[in-house]
Amino acid sequence: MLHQLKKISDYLFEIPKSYKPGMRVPARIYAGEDLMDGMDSAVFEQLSNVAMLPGIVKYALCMPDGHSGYGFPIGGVAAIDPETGVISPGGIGFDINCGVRLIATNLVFDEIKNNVKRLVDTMFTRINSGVGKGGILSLTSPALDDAVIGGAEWAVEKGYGTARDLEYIEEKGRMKDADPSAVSPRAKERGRGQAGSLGSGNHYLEIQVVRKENIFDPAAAEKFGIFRDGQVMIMIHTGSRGYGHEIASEYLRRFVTAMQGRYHINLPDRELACAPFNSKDGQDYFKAMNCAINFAFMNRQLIMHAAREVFSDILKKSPDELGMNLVYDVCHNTAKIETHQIDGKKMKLLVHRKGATRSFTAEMKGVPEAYREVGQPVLIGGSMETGSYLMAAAEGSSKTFYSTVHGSGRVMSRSQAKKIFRGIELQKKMMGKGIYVQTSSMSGLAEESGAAYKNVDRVVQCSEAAGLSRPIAKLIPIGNIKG
DNA sequence: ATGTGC
Repeated sequence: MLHQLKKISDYLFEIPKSYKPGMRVPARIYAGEDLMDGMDSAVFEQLSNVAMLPGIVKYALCMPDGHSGYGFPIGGVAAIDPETGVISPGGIGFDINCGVRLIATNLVFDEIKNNVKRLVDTMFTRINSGVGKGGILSLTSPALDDAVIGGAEWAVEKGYGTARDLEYIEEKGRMKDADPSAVSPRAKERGRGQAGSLGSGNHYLEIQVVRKENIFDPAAAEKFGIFRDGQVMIMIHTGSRGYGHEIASEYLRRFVTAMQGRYHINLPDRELACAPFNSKDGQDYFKAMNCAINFAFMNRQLIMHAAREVFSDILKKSPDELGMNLVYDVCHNTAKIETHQIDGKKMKLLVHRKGATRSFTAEMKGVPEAYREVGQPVLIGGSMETGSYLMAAAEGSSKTFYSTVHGSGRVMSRSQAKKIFRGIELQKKMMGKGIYVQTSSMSGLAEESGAAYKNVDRVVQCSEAAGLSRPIAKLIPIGNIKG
């Protein structure tokens, strides 16, 4: 561990401003000592560089699942004054609005145990996965523009889902500042065939089971729609596909030159490329990024609809019998304008969350009415071997601009994991554990081995101990379509 | 994460 690190409490460490010249604020990492020890030293270097961004307020933050990423750590949170500060694509990530949605069925494990293979195989044929694969819809470029203006709302208007769904999506599935005039023809060309597709890497669609012993707060779980032992859940983890990736790549290139040439911003890492939020560059990226956020909301909505159809076809049950209500849909990679209390004063901030989940507490605007007593659901995608968590926001997140963890966090690079593990063997091993996996890429499967990730239970414990979010239920996989 | 490279 970095020797300049100051231990503030058992679950909070600080890199002082004096660590490097140019830091405007200290950097803070929320984690237990064991997770701190396991963190790549690049996390501390990256986070102290983030602390140099113009306009950054209070602290550059890292969540307990942090690991090094492009410019910013994954698990990084940076709140920036939009009047004086910048927007940085590296603080959002290449997969803009990579996120997770969770669906609660009325079914229990025993009712589907003989059909898991059929359900997975049928969803695997209906929902494309893999690099460069097309989606459920193929849109014309103008139709794509409509889709990214409307987000999940557009999908529901087209018949993919219900008005109820929208109430249970962060921002109701639609960012208002999306403007496709800031999106290049190339990004549109890449995106228009990918509406309703999983993608690759750690993206997946998973069938999960909640066991009674894994429900940690039964009253809160019931509010979220989990009320019986063995209840079957569906989790969807995907983002904005080639559309968001193209937007991120293009603006990163544009910002690298604009940052030095036009804005004279000097930072030690070009991966922190940024532009003033109040500039044409900054505003163009913000408009395009919001289009990508909406693309991902729309994408997850289409995939959920397909999953509902497959369950209905295979199990011969009506939507009412199936339930399949949306618990919630969260973003893991965004920058959003939010109002926060800073030293007793209300302040509008551009909150960058990269591999971090919004964690709005019970009383805050934006939490669905039905969850008013519990707070915002926080969805933690674990590895496909070890399971995932449904959490709820906790009061301590007022210290992190209302942010918390998003997943396990890798401990092993993809290339390293591919060397050590074999996809076909992993598939067999998982079958032995009662998890049926379909994949379009065996080498991709190997990269997602549970051993390549941090212990999700420990990540959840640390975020609870740090007061950021608290566990409601653990979700155990029984079937998985890995992108 | 990604039509898996500048």
